[in-house]
Amino acid sequence: MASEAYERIWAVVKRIPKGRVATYGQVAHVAGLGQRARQVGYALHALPDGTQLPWHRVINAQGKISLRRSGGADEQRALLEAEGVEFEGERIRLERFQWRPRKKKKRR
DNA sequence: GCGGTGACGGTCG
DNA sequence: CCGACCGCCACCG
Repeated sequence: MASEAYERIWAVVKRIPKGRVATYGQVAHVAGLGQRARQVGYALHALPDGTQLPWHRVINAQGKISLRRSGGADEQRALLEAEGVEFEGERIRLERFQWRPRKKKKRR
C-alpha cells in the first residue's frame, strides 16, 4: 500500500493524454501537492516495473528526462517518440507538447 | 529521532 | 543558455 499522496500522483499521471507530456511540478500542482515536485519523483520511482502507468510522459521543467538510472532515460525517450512527441536535441518541445489540464484553450 | 539524499523547481549570476 | 545555490519534504540508514 502506498501513501494517499502517491496514489494521487499516479491518478494525475494516468490523466495525461497520449502524445502529451507534463512536468513534475505540474503534476505536483494538479495533484494538490503544491510545489513539492520532488515527491512526484519519489512516487514515480516507487512504481513497480511493468506498470501500465504512463510514467514516461512525466519530465522535468527543463523538458528533459531526469532518470538517474542509466537506460531508463533512453527507454523513456523512445516511448515518447513512439507517441509522436518531438525532441529538440535532449529536450522536448514543451511549448508544443506540454499537457494542459482544463486550463485555457490550447490554440493550435 | 537525526541527518543525508533525491525521477525537482525557481532564482541568481 | 548554462551552472550553482537554496528551498521543499518524504524516504532510508
